[in-house]
Amino acid sequence: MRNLDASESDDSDLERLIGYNLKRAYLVVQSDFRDALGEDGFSTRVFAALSLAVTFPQITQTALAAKMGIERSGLVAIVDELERKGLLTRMAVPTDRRAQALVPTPRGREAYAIALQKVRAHEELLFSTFTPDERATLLSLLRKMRNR
Amino acid sequence: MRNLDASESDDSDLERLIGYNLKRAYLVVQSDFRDALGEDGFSTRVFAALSLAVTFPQITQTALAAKMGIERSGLVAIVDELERKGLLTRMAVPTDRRAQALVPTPRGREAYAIALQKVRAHEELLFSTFTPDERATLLSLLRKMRNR
DNA sequence: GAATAACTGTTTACTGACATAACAAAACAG
DNA sequence: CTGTTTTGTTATGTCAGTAAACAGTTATTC
Repeated sequence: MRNLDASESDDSDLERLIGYNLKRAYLVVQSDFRDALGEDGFSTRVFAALSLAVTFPQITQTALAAKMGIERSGLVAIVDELERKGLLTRMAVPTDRRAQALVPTPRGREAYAIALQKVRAHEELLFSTFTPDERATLLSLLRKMRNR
Repeated sequence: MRNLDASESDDSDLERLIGYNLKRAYLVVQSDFRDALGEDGFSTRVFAALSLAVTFPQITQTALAAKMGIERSGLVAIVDELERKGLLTRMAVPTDRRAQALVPTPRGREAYAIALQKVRAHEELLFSTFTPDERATLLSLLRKMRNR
């Protein structure tokens, strides 16, 4: 999807809504993200899960789901995929036999480092026309939105 | 989904990526949008289609799909829904018998006006902690993202 | 200490929002 | 007229997510 249009920048009701522009902008990055990570790359959600598992090793699945803002049930397939690829392991937690601690494997950490580099390069390209100030502003405004 | 968390505002790799924050922010508005429009309200895409049909009456389906950035095939169900609800009609185009001109009905215009008010109120609430300047900045940065 | 409640990870079934491919009818190009 | 392109449409598939139910485990309450 080439996401042309918008060059017209029509002044319709729709184009004046932040929500609509947010959605369109999101679709742009989503699609670019896939291209950036290549054929066998991670989807955004799998990348996010791996990122958090690396940052918070031994995080529990429930905690990870909460951090990602998704349901526990939805996380299962994501962790399955990462485990199948040998990037993550589900480890028993001694103090609570219900829980699974997620521990990235060395290969997982490595794959994450590479993917992170690609993602950063992708953002660098995507925001090449943005000044550092604009990027920081955008980031902080988006963060502000997330806090309700 | 209560979208809590983020209060922690962890300084992980992920939280520093614009793309990730964009996604999370988008999910917030999407979910709020649904709440704002109520049980039998429009989905975002149906609202967008109706909005553009009202703004550009007699627009063709192909043109509308292009404006929305989706495939023609995907638009069919959206127009079906609007037509079924009596808010829009597919009218024959004299000069091209393949094309369908989309024309909002009076009820469609009315329903749109009401929905637009709700959507604006929803955004007003969602951005109540934002200054007018911040809103304008966010809007223009998002627009800038969409142009490439 | 037994009963009850709550929590963890999981499966299954469902939804919404798209894309792709193929198609008939119509329009257009040479 | 013949071949190509375009329009709307159907059928099919994918991807990201929710909701409900469940077994096993832990916490709470009486």
